[in-house]
Amino acid sequence: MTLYRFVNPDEKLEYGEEKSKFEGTISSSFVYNPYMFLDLQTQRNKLPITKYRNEVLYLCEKFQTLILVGSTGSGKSTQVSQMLLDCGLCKFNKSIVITEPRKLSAITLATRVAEEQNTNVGHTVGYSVRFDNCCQPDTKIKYITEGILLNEMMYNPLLVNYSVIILDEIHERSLMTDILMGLIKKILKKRPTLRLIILSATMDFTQLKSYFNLNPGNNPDDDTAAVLGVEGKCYPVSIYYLNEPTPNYVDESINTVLKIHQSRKPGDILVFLTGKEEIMLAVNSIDDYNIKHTDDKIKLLPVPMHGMLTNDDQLKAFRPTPRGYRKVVFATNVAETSVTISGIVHVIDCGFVKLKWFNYKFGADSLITVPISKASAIQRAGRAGRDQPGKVYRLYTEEAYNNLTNATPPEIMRSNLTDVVLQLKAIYIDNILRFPFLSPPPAKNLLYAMEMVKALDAIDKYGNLTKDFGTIMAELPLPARHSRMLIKSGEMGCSSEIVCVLAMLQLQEPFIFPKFGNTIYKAKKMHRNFEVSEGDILTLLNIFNGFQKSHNRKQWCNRFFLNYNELCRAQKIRTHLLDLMKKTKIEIKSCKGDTRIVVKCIASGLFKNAAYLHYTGVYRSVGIEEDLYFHPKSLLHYVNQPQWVLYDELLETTKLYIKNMMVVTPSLLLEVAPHYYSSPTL
DNA sequence: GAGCACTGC
Repeated sequence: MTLYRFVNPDEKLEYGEEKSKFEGTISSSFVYNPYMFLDLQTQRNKLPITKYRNEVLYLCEKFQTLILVGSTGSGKSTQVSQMLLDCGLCKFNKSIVITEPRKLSAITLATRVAEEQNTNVGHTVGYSVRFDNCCQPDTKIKYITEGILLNEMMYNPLLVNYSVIILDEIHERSLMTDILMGLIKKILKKRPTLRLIILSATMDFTQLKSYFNLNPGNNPDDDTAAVLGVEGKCYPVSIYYLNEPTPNYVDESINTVLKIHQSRKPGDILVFLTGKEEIMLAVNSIDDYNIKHTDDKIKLLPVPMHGMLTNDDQLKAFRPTPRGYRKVVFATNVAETSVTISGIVHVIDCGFVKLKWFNYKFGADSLITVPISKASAIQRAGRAGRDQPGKVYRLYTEEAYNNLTNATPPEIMRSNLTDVVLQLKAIYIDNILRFPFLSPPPAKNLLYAMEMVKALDAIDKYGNLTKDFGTIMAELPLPARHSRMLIKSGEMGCSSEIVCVLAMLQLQEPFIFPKFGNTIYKAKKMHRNFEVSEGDILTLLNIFNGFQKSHNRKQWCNRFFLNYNELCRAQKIRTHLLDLMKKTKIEIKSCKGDTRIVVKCIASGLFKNAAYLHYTGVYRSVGIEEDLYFHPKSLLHYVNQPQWVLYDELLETTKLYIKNMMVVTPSLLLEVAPHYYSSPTL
């Protein structure tokens, strides 16, 4: 927040450099702060939460769990921890921990709170996220990501070093939050002195209260949970609906942008669409409009905003709108939770969102476009009222709004739970079907996960974590099939290679695919330099090795149309994994170019994901009566189709797509997974 | 022929 306070407007800013330390994740340190120019104490006094100091402290004293409901801008994430610290709740060498769903929130909040406490971050106030631990043994307030707390529980199941746990952004209902809530509920029963504070924007708090209320009887005096509402800082937002439903929300959103523009109402516009494709379409339409309307006094400045943009491109949406322009940001759901763009007066909401939904039948994630929930619609509308009264144009009818569900189903209900089961087992949760989930996931998803964990040898036939093997699998920050691969690679003597493969498989998109002109073909040609007959996964290894050997890595990436930021991330992940391998005693050894060993090792992790070429010309998975296709981004798309492949992932969009595959033979499958395959099935 | 958003000592 403080980064750009004293920058001269004429200075050319190197946005890209400044952000690179946050490793390419989407990031906004531009959280809106209307009191930026006042001194810190005055700023703090103006926050709505400050008025509730006595209530917060009283309720914390009296109740074990406090649910604090308040919309954005109330100051709860920064102030509550400090109130508790100031009144001495950190006695006996215990500290306060606050979990955040995103790394950047943890870092910026800790930096801010340290500033308010008049210290540097890393002393009294610190943060801890993957790759970046900025805490000391005497740190009293720790802002950490949710995964870190879960990890701490594996070594310290009762979290005895904390006197207060604060869970932030509970309304987002991330997979991790839901697991943490279940685990902390168990801890609360065993540690009556522990305090839990739940911070949430709009959400059904009666459900939360009864979930955390450990009162065994009916007497309200014995309640252990309380709710406190705090108002936020938000300007009124007028809502407009369509009279008739629209057949095409992308076109409708562009029409609405132009209507706002032609009516000459001032203010920037934020448009919510569902994906990259739609966003590019919309940006192009506005560009076309600009070409035809060069005489407009104020010009439209279309800006895309989605997760696949490079750092520099992401930051364009945050730059102040130049004089003579009206900024129109076309965004996915990133703009609903992860980033805040100031200066937005008009919000256009298409009413849909793309969600990942786990399908236990195929063991695949499906990406589906569904209507948003009322909570999302309200959240999106709120983006218009951050610094002045705003307007939201909903591209659906009022009746359609009334028919929306109250909230999006929490992530835990629609996720592959394999890793969750593994982690819960590692925290000594024996009966996972009886775990106190706030929203219990479908039983079939849980059974799928348990079957998977069993097939990977992480649990024995009694459902206990296998000694060493399963325990190490749970400790590694990788999907279970990848953890298995890494452990096996130690035994097979190819871990130096596998650790690179795994680092690459964690990336979202190592390739750059240009959209226009002859660069499309040039990129394809350059990518084919890395192609090998064994398939995508070894191609990734080739790329990683090339990247490491290259002298000027950035230049090298540009030449081969590869994503520099992503490859740097792969390198960080590799270093991190090598560290963990030393700790967990996985031998680090190279097979010195013997591809057969690498292939065999990969197969020992992915054996469950086998597909064969059906006589119809498409692929069929063993056990799934469904056509599978190579993902269009697969480099082996145009060469001869192999008879048998293993794949890392299955993704359902318009079809069931195989992502990252490797050519295998049935005999190899029998060799690496005799417990899973028998010759007749192959 | 095409992928929402995050995260892991």
